[in-house]
Amino acid sequence: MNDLPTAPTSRRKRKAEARCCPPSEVAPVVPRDRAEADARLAALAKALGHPARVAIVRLLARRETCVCGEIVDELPLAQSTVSQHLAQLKRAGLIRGEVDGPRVCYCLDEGAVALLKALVEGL
Amino acid sequence: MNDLPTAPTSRRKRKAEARCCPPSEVAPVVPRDRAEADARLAALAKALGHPARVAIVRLLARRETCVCGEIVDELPLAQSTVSQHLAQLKRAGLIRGEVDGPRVCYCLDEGAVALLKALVEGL
DNA sequence: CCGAGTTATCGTATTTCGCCGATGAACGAT
DNA sequence: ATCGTTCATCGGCGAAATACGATAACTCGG
Repeated sequence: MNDLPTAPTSRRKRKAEARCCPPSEVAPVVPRDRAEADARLAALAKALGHPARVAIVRLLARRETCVCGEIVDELPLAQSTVSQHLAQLKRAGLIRGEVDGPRVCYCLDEGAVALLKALVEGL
Repeated sequence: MNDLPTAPTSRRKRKAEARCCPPSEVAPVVPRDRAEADARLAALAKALGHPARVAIVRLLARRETCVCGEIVDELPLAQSTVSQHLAQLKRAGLIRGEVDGPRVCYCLDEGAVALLKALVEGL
């Protein structure tokens, strides 16, 4: 039971603080087609249509560095639930995930966020 | 089959073009509380999370004012379905409806739209 | 008052969402 | 090779969303 042999404190250290997702500075390509623009905005809005997902996006936006599954620690939800929220955000293109060893590093897709802002602004 | 020799175009002769909704210039009060802001943005985004509702909002933004019947004509959906989408938008505060005789005049709530834009911009 | 026209609501079927615990897959370290 | 950590996926459940037709409610003109 109590075996912990002087656990090295560097256990929790991760060096992936540097970067996970390249800039990806893509211009917000607003679709010309009306119906397509509606569908795009609807998909992005739907992805944000849950407080937990808004919180995730805010969390990723606040930290410069992309956090991994520490998101689970910040939300009062089970790990599997958070994972599904992340999958939904990823499906909508709002975030991207990069495998970094055993973890996955998530970060905002700035292009998608810019597109969302442009579409909302154009209402 | 072909029928209706008389013009089917004379079915609409409204004159309630005036306007229905007063300005409603409300400042976009962004909630200070983090969780509340998340919930507010999520609710607004959820209301926009369907192409038909985006189309409705765009339609109302383009025209000064609209009536439910015209919206039904623009969308490939049944009247009851459109009415439910309108109810959802109204519940989220994005639009307002004012009874004008036998019809209902819907219009955007500029305050809510401004709040949405502010919340999205603040991502 | 009674039709005609317009919108809201009801009832219902199908699909999707949101949540969880449990299990599986991938990786680093031992 | 095995273990521990991390994350995704599966199965299941209840709730909500989406769609439609049918029907009620409401207002105006005759």
